[in-house]
Amino acid sequence: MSDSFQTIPGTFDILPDAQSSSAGTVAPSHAWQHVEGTIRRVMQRHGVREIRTPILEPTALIARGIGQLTDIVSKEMFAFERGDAHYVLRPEVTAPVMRAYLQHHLAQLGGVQRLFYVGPCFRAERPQKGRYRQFHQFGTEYIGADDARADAETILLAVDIYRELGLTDFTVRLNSLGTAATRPAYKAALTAYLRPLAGQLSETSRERLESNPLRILDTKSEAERKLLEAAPVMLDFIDEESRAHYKDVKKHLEAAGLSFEEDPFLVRGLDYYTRTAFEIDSPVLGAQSTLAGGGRYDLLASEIGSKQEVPAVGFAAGMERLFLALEAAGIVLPEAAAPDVFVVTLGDRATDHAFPLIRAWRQSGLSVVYDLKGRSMKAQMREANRQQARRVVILGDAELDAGMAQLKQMDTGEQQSVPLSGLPGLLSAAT
RNA sequence: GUGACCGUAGCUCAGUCGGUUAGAGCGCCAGGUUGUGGCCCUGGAGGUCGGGGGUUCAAAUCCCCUCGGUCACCCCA
Repeated sequence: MSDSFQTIPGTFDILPDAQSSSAGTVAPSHAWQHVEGTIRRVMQRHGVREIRTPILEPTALIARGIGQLTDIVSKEMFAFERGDAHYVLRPEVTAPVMRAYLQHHLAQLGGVQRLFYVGPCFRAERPQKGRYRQFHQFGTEYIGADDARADAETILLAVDIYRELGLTDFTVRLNSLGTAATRPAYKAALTAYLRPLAGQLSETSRERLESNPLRILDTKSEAERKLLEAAPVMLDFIDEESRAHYKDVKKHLEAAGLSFEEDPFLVRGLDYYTRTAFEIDSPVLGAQSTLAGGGRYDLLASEIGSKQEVPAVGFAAGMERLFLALEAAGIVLPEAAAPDVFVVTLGDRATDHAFPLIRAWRQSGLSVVYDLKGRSMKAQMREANRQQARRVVILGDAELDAGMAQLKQMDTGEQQSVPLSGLPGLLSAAT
């Protein structure tokens, strides 16, 4: 073990078969395919189209996009340089998607761009349950929309994906952060309220009192939460338009029959959010309880160089956390598809003869497998059983001479002798 | 970055008052059926007991270091 290579801490392999090893694989590859398939299907129904952006982005895009002072940028990025160029492995994909929107002048296409993505992101944090250094996010970005329906649809889209997967045990929390113009007043009020209480705050919260007081709002400390109970509330400070927007978002969510909680202390870790902010939490995830988070980010485009303001709203969700939640909920994902046919051969002539036949059957759309180790018939049958092949074709030299083959139905054990020429028809017929 | 706990076969885990060739179940391979799976029986392969150093006549077991894992803080998907 000492000389061999392993995955880098906080990363993992996704294997075809479930493995409950310590350096866990989270879920087997077919489970990933199933979940991703569900995501794509629900996205498709909403008219949301896929965008794929590079893993590698310019460091400045991320730094300016999500805020120089955020922890992600200040200490959690995998960044490096070559020559004069500075690169990062993307820690999230909202800024890259907005970059693509601006770079390709997607606004010129008219209307709202409804985009989604699924793919890996990277953060140099210490791994723990539900948190990895290479992790996978899916999410949407509705770019060019300031309508409150876009905010509501974004939230409902995430909810629909979870429900379609069978997940029901989660809560949606909602807040409005107002605009860049109204935030300073709230910040000042919050700071004024907390300053006299500084003695009772944790060290990090005391530091934030000066740097980023809003982040104190989502402290985990019981004591601090108590102090915050009487704190001024953001909603009282936001402008009329934001208030109306927030009201509309709630109206649409209610019309859709979604139950949600208003959480006046919900803030998000990235700087670009305005107005709507939301989180979807699962009670089963332990310390990393956030399944998905998102909101409106009308400032981002300008932040990364757009001359025009571009209203936008979206969410990002963690794949790994989704798998944890599914498992905790006892939701069993479909098994990987079993092969239609397993071909057992006996003797060199039959083995050689089968090779092109197998290829032809595969070309006709069947899933066909066979043993590549030249093993005994018994071993080949065992393998067929292990792979849960529905049918087995047995071809030996004796059959070959007679132009026949044995066709065995594995679930019933029924076996019949059939002419080789008739096999393609029999195999492609339904069980 | 900080802290706690953990590290014995592919997997799940026994095995510590230090004492001969390190075990089980499952999985894998083979045989029992000279050409037939799932059940059963028999046998087998697979481990430098994470790695290094130390104490000792003797270390999986005690000590130190190191690497890795897990969880939590921080932060966040």
